[in-house]
Amino acid sequence: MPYYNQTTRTMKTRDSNLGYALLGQLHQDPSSGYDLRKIFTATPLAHFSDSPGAIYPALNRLRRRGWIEPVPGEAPSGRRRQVLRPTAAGRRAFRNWLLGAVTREDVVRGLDGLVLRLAFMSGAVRPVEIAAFLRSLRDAVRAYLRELEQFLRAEQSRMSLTGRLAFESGLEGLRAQIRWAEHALRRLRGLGSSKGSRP
Amino acid sequence: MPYYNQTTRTMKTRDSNLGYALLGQLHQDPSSGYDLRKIFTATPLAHFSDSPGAIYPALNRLRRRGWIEPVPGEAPSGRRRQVLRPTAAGRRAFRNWLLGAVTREDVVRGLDGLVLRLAFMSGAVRPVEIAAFLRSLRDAVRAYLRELEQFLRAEQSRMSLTGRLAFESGLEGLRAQIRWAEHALRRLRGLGSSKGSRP
DNA sequence: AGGTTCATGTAACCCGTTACATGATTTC
DNA sequence: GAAATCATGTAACGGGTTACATGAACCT
Repeated sequence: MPYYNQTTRTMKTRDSNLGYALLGQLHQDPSSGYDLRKIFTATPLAHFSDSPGAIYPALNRLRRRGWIEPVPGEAPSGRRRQVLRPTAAGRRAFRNWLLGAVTREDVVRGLDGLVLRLAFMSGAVRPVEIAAFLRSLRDAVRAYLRELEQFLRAEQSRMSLTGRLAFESGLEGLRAQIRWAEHALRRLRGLGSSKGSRP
Repeated sequence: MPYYNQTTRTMKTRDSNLGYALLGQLHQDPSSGYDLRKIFTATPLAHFSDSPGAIYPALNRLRRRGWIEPVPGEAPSGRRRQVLRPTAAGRRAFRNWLLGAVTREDVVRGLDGLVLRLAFMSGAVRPVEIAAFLRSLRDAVRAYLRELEQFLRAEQSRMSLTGRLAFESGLEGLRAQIRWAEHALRRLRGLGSSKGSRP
């Protein structure tokens, strides 16, 4: 029975958004776990959890992967705090995460991960790449939206009133994201580029 | 050392949306795990996972809690499939979930759970309760939106361009949900109620 | 000296993911 | 009677939650 329809696939175990959020934050400003926690509780990054039981383990995972390291120098003096910063490998991994293709799955499971990526792009990737990302984000959302609209047309009659309302909530959310992406692209274009096409 | 600071508390471990999605679906139409899986893959319910590794364990948890049971009668005949349906306790638990208060946390962590609740309300709770739910959903979103706008005003200058853009994506999403909730309320009002106030 | 805040963790639990297993029943 | 499909599961893993634990530094 040597027939393998069973895909031999590589346990692709999607890393968590929290991990990348931490890594990105350290990118912008090396700090201790405690500092990060404060930042996460005080900002909308709280969306990705702010409990020590999530943050410290996540930091240790990043360290075990060699993506972050304690900055030496200020080792065991004064308080016990450990300032962390990304390693070269960490910076590479982060960049790869930022530049990865936008998949349908990313959209179906919620745009949070994608928006998080965008948030950290300034300074880490070139404006051209940011624009490309926004365009493919917009296109992926559009494609999914069209899928859903088609589904709605087909099933509408079998759906309850609140079922339809809930569905429309999703549609409106996606439409808002498309408009936002267009707007963001205009803002990007209005910048830096000396290629302005105004007469 | 007989001191129990160890809070004897009820591990409030928020039940998963997937569980309630399954329970709600069984509410509308008793079916087997296999059927549910097909439904979940074929509809936007896929948002809450459609893998057998999630669905079957979730169903077993529901059964262990006594919230669902196999419908007798069609026991071990033909295929091995087991049709499941909610028990009385399951119906009670489901109603409680539908009618629970809308918290800030529900909004911060994403509106999915709330929208899922709405989707299952038709037929299970009275229109008045649906309207009340929509109003408190809208109000909770408004409150959180105001928080975020305030945060933006305070921090804007310290944020990067893409940071700001990402932030605005969130704001626009929330604004869209508020508009949608208003629209949904109007739709509800335009219905059934003999109390129509048209002259 | 005693309480507060700093700072980092851990244990138990629940839940989803990927990948694979296993039989039974149609269908050709 | 072989292949596809039906139908239900399991094992290993990653990772988040709640609730505590612990010790050191600082303040008064």
